[in-house]
Amino acid sequence: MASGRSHRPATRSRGIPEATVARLPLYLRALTALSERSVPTVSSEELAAAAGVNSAKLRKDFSYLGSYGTRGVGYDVEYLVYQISRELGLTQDWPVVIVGIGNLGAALANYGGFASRGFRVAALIDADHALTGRNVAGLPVRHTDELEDIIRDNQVSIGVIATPAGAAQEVCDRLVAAGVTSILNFAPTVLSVPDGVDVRKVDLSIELQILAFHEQRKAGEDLGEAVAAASAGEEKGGLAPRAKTAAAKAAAARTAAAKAVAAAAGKTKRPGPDGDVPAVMPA
Amino acid sequence: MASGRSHRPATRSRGIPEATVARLPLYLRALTALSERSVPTVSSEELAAAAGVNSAKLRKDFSYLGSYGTRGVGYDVEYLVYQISRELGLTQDWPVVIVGIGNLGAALANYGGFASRGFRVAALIDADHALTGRNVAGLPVRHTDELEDIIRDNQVSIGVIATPAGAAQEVCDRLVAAGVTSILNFAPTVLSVPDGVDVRKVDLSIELQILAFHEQRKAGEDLGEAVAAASAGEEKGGLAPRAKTAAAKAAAARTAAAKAVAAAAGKTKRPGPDGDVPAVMPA
DNA sequence: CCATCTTTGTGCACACGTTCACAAACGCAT
DNA sequence: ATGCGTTTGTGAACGTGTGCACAAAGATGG
Repeated sequence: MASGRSHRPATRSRGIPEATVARLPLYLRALTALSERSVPTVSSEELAAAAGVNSAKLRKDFSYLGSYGTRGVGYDVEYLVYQISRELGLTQDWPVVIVGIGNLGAALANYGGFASRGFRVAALIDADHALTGRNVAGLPVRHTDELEDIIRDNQVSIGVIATPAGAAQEVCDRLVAAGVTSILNFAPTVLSVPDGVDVRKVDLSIELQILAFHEQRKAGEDLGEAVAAASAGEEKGGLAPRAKTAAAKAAAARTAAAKAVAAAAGKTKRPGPDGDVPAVMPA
Repeated sequence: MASGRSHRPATRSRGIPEATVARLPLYLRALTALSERSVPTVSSEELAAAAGVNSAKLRKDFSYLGSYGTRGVGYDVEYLVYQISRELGLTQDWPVVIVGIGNLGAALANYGGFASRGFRVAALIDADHALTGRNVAGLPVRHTDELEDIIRDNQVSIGVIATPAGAAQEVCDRLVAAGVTSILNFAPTVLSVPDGVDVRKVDLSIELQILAFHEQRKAGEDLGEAVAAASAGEEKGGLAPRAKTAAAKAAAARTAAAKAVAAAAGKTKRPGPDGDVPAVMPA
């Protein structure tokens, strides 16, 4: 999940809940599809089904925008498309820059969904001189040296970071210094930004790990609680033997256990005895 | 943001809160970095800073896993890495398939973060015969016809969908039918799946739209509330004139207004006098 | 104009998530 | 041993999000 850091602690006066904002694009997509089929009106039930949410939730969401429905009939599709677009700020053009034109950056540049809703790729930027000038998705890749000029000339306020993790913070700092106030970060790093700058993160690895967690849980259920019970001894091992004796020993034991486990599981690649590296990271 | 649909309404008995699960990968990454620098222990304050979260939140998160810290000292890095890895199910290998080897699919296949933590790309699948057999990221692309066989032979339980929106649901159905129970969906569609199957969605367009919302809000604040007030007349226009008269007229008027605006704004470049669009951003 | 049917908008209760604040637990020095 | 400084683990208060259930508002037909 990409977690947005809301730059303002409390919700604003006429503020729309963050959860609602996150769903508006979903509604908008469903409504656009209806609009293309020339469907004039839609009920909350139908639209909710199309967007994959609860109908009550949808109605409450819309109630934050105003009373845009007609009881007994539903919502006017065209009007709602306009209202949501306006609320999301999509009635204007947002120039964005993509920094880091590797595999992912190129994919993003080619992604049609970008251009489709008020977002215009103003420039592609990369630090590799070998890439400079090459065409990607119809745009020439420009060098990082030009970053500040590009931001200012195009009045870019949204930046997409698709660089390796190591370069992300520096790129971020430069973007912010040049005037960017919203960042979509694909690099697996926590970016630190000044107040007033929004960062949203998209992390493929994290999404997979969350899926793995649920997957494991499902597998555990299928096998019954036996598995969990079997590993419980080791699992909570540090807990039971701690009664009055030195907890330091327990802690030491835990560390030793971890080392042992790591070493045992560490043979994915690793030839040497580097038991310190957790077994989960082969590369 | 990728929103996970929890396949179970209530949290399980010893269930770990979903919000906590979503943060565990974050902690794990920070801990791994510390581990590589051979840092033996870390305090909740330090680790929280590295992960970009509140220290109290971090401690509460860890408390769901058990009492793994030592008061007055902090957490043993190695042990914590192991515990979180185990909790997330990363101590085992998860074979995944990527379906749809376009720009994005290829980027995902090449993405190092995939392979790095217990996830192994078992196969790349695409419906285009022209791609079949070609090497991407060291793996041969295989045809969709083989999908079911691949899933069964490799015991794949996690699938990544990077196809165009139109093909996503069909691919999803086939994956699920073949035994996949967790899906990471990059296609801009709402997937419907049977109970017991987890879907997480990553939608670049939605992330941008959320950023645009906040960006617009920031711009509006800078210009003062004058802009909001100016457009308020039209904004809530359907509300004020409605007193006792037919609301149908108001609805009709709204529709007409929307149509007019849509028509005026329909040309994406909009040279004319578009006074309807809130002027919160000087483009 | 009235009755009936449909659908919105929302008050309310509950679940979930976050943050504060502090006692208990630990290492360490004396 | 004892006391002191540090850090965890968690109870409790608070804020946010969700879903039910229903009254109000409109459409429709007679």
